[in-house]
Amino acid sequence: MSDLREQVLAASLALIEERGVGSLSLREVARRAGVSHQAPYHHFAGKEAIVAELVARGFTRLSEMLEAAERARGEPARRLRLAARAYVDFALGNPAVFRVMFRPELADLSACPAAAAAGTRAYSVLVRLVEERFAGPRVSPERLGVITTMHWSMVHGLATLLLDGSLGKRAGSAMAADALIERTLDTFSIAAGSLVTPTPRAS
Amino acid sequence: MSDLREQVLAASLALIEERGVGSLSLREVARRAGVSHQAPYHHFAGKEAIVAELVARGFTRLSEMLEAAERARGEPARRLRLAARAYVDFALGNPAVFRVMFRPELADLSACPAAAAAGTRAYSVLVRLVEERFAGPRVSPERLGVITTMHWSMVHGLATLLLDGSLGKRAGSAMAADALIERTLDTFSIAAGSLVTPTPRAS
DNA sequence: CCCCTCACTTGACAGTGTCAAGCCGGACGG
DNA sequence: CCGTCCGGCTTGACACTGTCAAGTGAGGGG
Repeated sequence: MSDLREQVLAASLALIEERGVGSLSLREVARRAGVSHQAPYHHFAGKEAIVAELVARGFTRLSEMLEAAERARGEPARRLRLAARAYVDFALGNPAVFRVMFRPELADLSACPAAAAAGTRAYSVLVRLVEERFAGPRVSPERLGVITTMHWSMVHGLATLLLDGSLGKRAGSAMAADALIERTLDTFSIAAGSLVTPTPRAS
Repeated sequence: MSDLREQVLAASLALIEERGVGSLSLREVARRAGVSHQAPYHHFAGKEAIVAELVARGFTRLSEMLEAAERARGEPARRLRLAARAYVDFALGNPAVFRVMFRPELADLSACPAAAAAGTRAYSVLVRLVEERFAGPRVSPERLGVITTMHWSMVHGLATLLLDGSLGKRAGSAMAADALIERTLDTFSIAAGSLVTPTPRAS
């Protein structure tokens, strides 16, 4: 494949991770790659196409991490718990990419079918994990959807708040980040579990 | 007070709500206000100062909505539930402002003490509501903090995912947005309640 | 040998945020 | 009443951005 194409992607990624998506400059990217300011246009339609590609790769990386959790041994609850942790870890490990992945107004991912497909892939892992954990004769599919939404919201919110430092300035002051993540996910896992099993009373 | 100052704020708000924060243009704002492109600089230090002011006002509006829920009658669980709904409603009602409120890389709110104070005010409402709902002889302050984080994460995540359309494209296809919000918050309320009361087994 | 294609460069245009002056009317001290 | 100051606004300029248009030049097939 083209060498410059990968160089442009790498430079763009580095740039948005260090200065934020808003300050991504195609000309700066070209400068770092040692080419003219128009060279990137022979590999991407424009600025949005570059970040769309980064988003697509981000979603497939996230999917892989979630699928790794899915393949882990143990009970369904444990796998769901592992996936939640993987989600948060991915967000903290790739802050800028994670942010733009869920921000359609910065880069319209609907224009990039690859990105949309990768997003769907990640979501379907969550659906499977929740189903495996919560499905039963007494839970309707609709209820399963609500539980899925609840899980995604909780984990996504935790990742987002940690990323933006909102939690660090408040609850984080009294607890290390890692401990806060673990205890929050544990507590949530127990609480959600009560929806389907009779009372495992938390400590 | 200065007339132009409010005009600039109003025009900026309208602009970011219709085109996104990234496309906020001071010159366009000045154009809409009918003044020269430098006039806003006599009321704000720069672009960031304008959105910082909008963020500060957003946080106080959110605080007021949460405090209204806090003043509602009924049990603590009901008030917490109302506050959660108010949080989501605020996000959906002021999309662009909500986004920038929790995105420090777009506008450094730490430079604006008023915005930080307003944010703390909103957070303290949540702390009080969670404490009122979950405090007891068997729950340590640390655990209370974890439960607070869990609540904030869940509600914030739900609001964020709805705002970005991620949920609409997935779970939302099978359920109206309002019903999804209500059922998700209800389910979460029941699940969290199980952390402190013995088994109210959900339907 | 010619020509064509493809990766890339050069040039230009409109738009941006922001620094540096200039203008101008109204308040204020004498 | 006059001069001076000053705050609100304007005009001008600079460096920077994304993107359209045209040119360049090397490598390969007819």
